Order: sequence, then structure tokens, then C-alpha cells
Amino acid sequence: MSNDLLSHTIVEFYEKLSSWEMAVVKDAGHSLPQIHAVEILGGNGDMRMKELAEKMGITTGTLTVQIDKMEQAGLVARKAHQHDRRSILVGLTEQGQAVYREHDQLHHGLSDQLTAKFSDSERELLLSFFQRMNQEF
Amino acid sequence: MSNDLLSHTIVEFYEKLSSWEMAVVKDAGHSLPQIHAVEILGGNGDMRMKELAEKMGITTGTLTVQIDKMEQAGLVARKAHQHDRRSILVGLTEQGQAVYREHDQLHHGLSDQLTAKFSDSERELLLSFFQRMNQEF
DNA sequence: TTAACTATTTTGACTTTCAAAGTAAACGAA
DNA sequence: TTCGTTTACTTTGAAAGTCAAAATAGTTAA
Repeated sequence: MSNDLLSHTIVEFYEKLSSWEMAVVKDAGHSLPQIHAVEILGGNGDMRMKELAEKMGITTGTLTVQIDKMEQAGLVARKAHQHDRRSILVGLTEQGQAVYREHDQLHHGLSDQLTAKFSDSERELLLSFFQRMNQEF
Repeated sequence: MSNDLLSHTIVEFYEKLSSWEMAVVKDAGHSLPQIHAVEILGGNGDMRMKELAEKMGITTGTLTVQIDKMEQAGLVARKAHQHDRRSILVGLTEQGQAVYREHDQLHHGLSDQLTAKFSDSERELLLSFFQRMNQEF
């Protein structure tokens, strides 16, 4: 026996999250890949181009031009890697961090909105469910 | 007081779902927008270009070229609209429906995988949580 | 009948993307 | 050490996806 309903409900949740994110990013005048980079750098700190490209699911060639634009826009800075001169560390500038915090606040607001009618214990249970599912990917 | 952890855990879930979907679609040799169209048509039946474009979050101009390609590939067919000759109904072909069922099975498998360690009652609770959140967008 | 509106397609420009080739540095085995 | 291989990043050329705006065709309502 298998649960079609659960599967479809998860897909619906994903679709709605996706639409919300696109609308929010466009509304703030950013591009989706650039905000994606900001989210990853903001959540994990400086990292190498290679590593960032992997986390974003794009090639390093694509990332190079994306980071070029973001450096132009003042969101990120390239820094020398201490132990490997082939590598380059990318990190958020002050301005990039401001964009990260702002975007994070929006996520936060959505999370509040979605669980507004949940009790505290339900919210805790929901968190544990997400954590357990995240481990199974 | 607000819950950073829940917000970040939801974002993590979304990111993982997103990576999974991109990998699965690429692996099957399809493109993301085309599978998106297949999912929507498969789940809702034939619809007008306008309606499909809205559900996909793209303009009708963009959709026109996408549907051109999909028609070429034998996934969808354009049909005359009964009551409005300006409109065109788009629907899945036999082959398009096969792709839909195949992709739906993958969603299904993922849903099973993520909740493999859940008890039946936990799975039911999870479903109700998703349903409640989906209503709050 | 005609003006306003709606659905779709076409066009031109821009962004994102990849694969492949190029450059520079690190590594490792002889 | 040195030279072939691997790794990290950038560059380049081509393809896909996207939008805004213009064009086409059909509907609606006064």
C-alpha cells in the first residue's frame, strides 16, 4: 500500500514554496541564482568556488560569471586561499550580509505564517518531522 | 520569540527537494520547465495556454515556444477550444501521460523514502500538517 | 458596426546555463 | 628534483529559457 495523497501534498507544498520564493526574489529586484548564492554563503560562511558551485548545482564555469556579476554589484568578494593558490574563497560583503539577513527574515515570516495556527507542541513536532525527513535524502 | 530553527529546517527541506527534482529530471533526459508542464497537465487535465502559463509562473509568450517543443517531442497536443476560437486547449498525449505517470512514481518513491521510519500515525499527522500549511500560503 | 478587450504567437534582447578548451598551481611517483 | 597527472578556476561559444512589446485573430458590448 502506498500513499498518493501524501506524495501529492508534499509536491503541492514544494510548488507553493517555489512560487513564493520566485515572487519574493523578483519583488526585491534580485535574481534567483544570486539570492541562492547569498543564502548558501550566508548560512555557511566563506567557501571555495568549487564547493559553492556544487552546493548550487551548477558548473564552476557558470559560477565564475555569476560571481563576477555579484562582485560588480558589491554582494561578494573574492579572497585568496591560505593554503592553495589555485583556490579562491568567496564570501559576502557587508552589503551581501545585509541582503542575506533581509531574505532570511522573509523566510522567517513565511515560516511564522504557515504555522500560525499550530500549537507550540505541534510546531515542535513539525520541526522534528522535517529534521527526520532531511536526514533521509 | 521566533523560531529560526524551524525556518532554516524548512528551507533545507526545500533545497533538498529542489536538488532531487533537478537531478531526477536531468537523469530522465527531460528539461525542468517541460516536466513542470507535464506535472500540471497530468494533475489537472487539459487547459488553456493562459491558464497553464499562470500555473507555471511564466508568460504566454514563453509558454508558446515551450509547447512548440513539447508538441515536436510528442508530449502534448494542441486542440481547438469548443466555445472560444481564440483559445487553445493543451493536453498530454499518450506518451505525455506515460511520462507523467513515470515522474509521479518517482515522487511517490521519494515520499516513501522520506517517511520510511515514520509510524502510520506519524505519517497521518505529517499529512495533516502539510495540508494545513498549504492552506496558509 | 465599431471600440475595447482577450488569447495566442512572434520578435528581439538578455540571462543562465553547459561543455570544452585554456591557464595556473599542487601532487606524486620515478 | 622533475615531469606527468590531477585539481581549481576562467574563458569561450552555443543553446535554452525568459520577458516585454508588437502583431494577429477572435470575442464582447455598447
